[in-house]
Amino acid sequence: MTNNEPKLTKKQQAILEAATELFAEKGYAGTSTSEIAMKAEVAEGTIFKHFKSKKGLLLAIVSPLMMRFLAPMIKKDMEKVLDQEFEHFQDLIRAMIENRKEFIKNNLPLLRILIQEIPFHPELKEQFIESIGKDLFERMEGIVRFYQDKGQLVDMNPDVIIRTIASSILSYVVMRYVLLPEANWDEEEVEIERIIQILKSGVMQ
Amino acid sequence: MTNNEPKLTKKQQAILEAATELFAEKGYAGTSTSEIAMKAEVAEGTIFKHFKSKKGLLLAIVSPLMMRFLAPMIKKDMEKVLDQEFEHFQDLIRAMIENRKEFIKNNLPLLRILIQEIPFHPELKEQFIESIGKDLFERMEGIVRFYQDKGQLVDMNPDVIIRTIASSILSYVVMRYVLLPEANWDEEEVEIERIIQILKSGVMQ
Amino acid sequence: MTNNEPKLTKKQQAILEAATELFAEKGYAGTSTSEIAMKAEVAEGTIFKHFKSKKGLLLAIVSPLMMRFLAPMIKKDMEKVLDQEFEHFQDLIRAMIENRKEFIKNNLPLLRILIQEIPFHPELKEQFIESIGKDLFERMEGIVRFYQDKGQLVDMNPDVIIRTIASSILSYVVMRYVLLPEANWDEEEVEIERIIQILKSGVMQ
Amino acid sequence: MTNNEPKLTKKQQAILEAATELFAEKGYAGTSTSEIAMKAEVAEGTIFKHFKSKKGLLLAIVSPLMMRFLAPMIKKDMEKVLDQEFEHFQDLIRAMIENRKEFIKNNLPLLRILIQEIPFHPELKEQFIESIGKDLFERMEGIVRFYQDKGQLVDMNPDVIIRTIASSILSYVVMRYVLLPEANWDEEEVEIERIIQILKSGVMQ
DNA sequence: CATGAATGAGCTTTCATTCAT
DNA sequence: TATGAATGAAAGCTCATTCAT
Repeated sequence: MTNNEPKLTKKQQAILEAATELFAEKGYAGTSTSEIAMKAEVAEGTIFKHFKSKKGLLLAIVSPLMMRFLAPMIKKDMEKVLDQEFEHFQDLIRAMIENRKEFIKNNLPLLRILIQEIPFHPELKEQFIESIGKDLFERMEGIVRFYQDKGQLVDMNPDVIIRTIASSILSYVVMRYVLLPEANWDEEEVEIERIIQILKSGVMQ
Repeated sequence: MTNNEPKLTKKQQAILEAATELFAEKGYAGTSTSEIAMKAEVAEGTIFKHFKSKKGLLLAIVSPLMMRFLAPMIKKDMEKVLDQEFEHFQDLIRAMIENRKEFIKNNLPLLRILIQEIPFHPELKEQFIESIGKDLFERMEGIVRFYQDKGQLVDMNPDVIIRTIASSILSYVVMRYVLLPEANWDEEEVEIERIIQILKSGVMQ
Repeated sequence: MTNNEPKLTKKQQAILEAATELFAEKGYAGTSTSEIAMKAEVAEGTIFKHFKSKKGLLLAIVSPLMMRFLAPMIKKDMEKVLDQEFEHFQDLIRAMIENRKEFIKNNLPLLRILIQEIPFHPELKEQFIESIGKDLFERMEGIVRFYQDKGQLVDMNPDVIIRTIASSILSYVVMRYVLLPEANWDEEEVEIERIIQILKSGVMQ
Repeated sequence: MTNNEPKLTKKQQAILEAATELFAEKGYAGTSTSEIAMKAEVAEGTIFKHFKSKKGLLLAIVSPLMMRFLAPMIKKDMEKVLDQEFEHFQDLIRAMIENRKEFIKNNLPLLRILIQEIPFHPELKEQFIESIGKDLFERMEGIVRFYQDKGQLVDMNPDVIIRTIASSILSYVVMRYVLLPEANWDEEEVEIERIIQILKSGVMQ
């Protein structure tokens, strides 16, 4: 939302869009730069002028995602928590999901790439842990403790609670959008409530 | 368990093992046949003599997994259910996980390949749905209804309940073994109990 | 004659020339793309950048031959016939051979390729029939009837007459240039006159 | 006809037949030994046990053709000439064609191979010239001179006359059976008479 | 005699990348 | 900035041939 990426020429934009779509569909290693060039209607050389290498292009796609999606998730939402202090933890979860839902839906290919490629690119994993693990995990820990003190979360290792929540959400996203996108799913809202309901009795009191 | 794959020469075995390891580690598209040949200490031509093509090799790795892992999961475990009639649904889940745990641990690379490559190979997805969707889903539905009648499962669409259970288990497997294998995890038993606990309050009554 | 092939880079030209020579000498299947690349002093990749595949290269060599040699043979020479109305049919034949002689001698490797490869490539045969059968055959039929009416050609099915003439000329070309190029042959003019003499008493009156 | 090939096992026979068919259809270089093995329902090794190499197989196919078809053409037919002394040269031609017609029709694939592969295999060409050029040419020369003396053949260099006759017949065979086998041709007898008619006025008096 | 697993050289083709224009 | 011809390394794959059984 904040215009933190400076000037992207039309060609650059086209390359990023084409690459995002193709990486999501066929995987990083399964996509060739010439395919990307064709889809972006750009000369193959142009890709390398702007992104140095194929891997550079991957990082150019994935890094902003981490910066724009995950960092805000911390900063924006966390501030909200401290500002708002939801009465129930589940409302916090709902607010977080609600808040990011739009972004997730608009950037699904990006998320697919992130999830699919993390196992193969140590840089990605490091970058991911750097921007998530370090910051978000610590802040989340604080929040979890906060709601544990309020007696709304079970008295477990916060790590575990966070992992439980994260994998509940992630597993839904992966199943719905990566593994089985064509199965017939319920309305989004219904599914979200289901996740919350599951978590409620799983980790909340 | 039944020895339904007839004669595999030593070289063929070596190729399958090498390929499994490499596909799991670097992905299908990221692994070259020459790498596989080197690791298996075999001439590259030998791979193609036996498996026709690189994709043929992938299928030769993954297909038996589906047939040997997923089919038994239906036949063996389901029979157990009908024979044993666990008092509580959660005991069934525990028994299922327990029963397959060994297999999962012994065939982790295979599972990684399956999970990582399904999005890119329609054949795999179809084969997967064929051996899962058709059989297991239907049988599971019956079981779910059985425990719903006993009042142990909430009165929801069985589809949703199955998906919830599956994604709970899968998300644990994916997170622990595919995405973040080096994070520090609890003992397996503890994690299993956690999954069951989550499911208990999520879908059980 | 009209410059209907636009820009061919020097390398592309070199590839076509090298391939033509090698295909003529060793046959299509007996020539490797790496040989062609070496002879053309070009990277092997360059061949595929421009001609897509080895077969694409063959067609790029042979198609223009059909378009530039066989099509004109119809248009140019046929017009001449209608303009000039040779007194004797044999003068028409002589003019046709004379007219194409230069081209044949300059493009012998190409003709060798065409003759040698037609039996193995259905595409070639179709393309050949398309550019010959359709047009030339029909026009030739008209001309044959014209000279039949003039009483200079025997009263046979024009098909047969055309085939007789064509195979007389072709058999000379094949024998002299494809099958037995090193036997000691007479001067070209003498051979041409011999063909005409044979035809004269065979189909002319 | 004379049993000059000793014992051929069934497998050897099968290999020769399969190879003949495939070489004729796809050319020597375009056919793989594994294809031949499959078609002959024989292990690939068996081919090499019997024929040493792929080229050995080609020669095993083509050499007997030369020995059985071309040598008899000299010995048998020539004797007939000396025995019979046809009144007209054209009767000799007719007898020769008639005599070999059956053989040609039964061994078309073999002839296709011979014609198609001669340009690419010096051994073949040498062998061909050895069994034709040396013997047949000389004998034919005698015969031609005989009929020239009788005043039935024009007073030309016998070489030329022989070449004319040979290429007339060959061009018919090539056109009818190699290049355009699916065009609609007249009855064989009619075509033979046409060839003779053409030759009659071309080289006969 | 016959097999077919195994080979390694070489084949056609693809690919990320460079560079003169 | 943008192009696209050109590259060469390496990819997937085929092939004639060998050899233990």
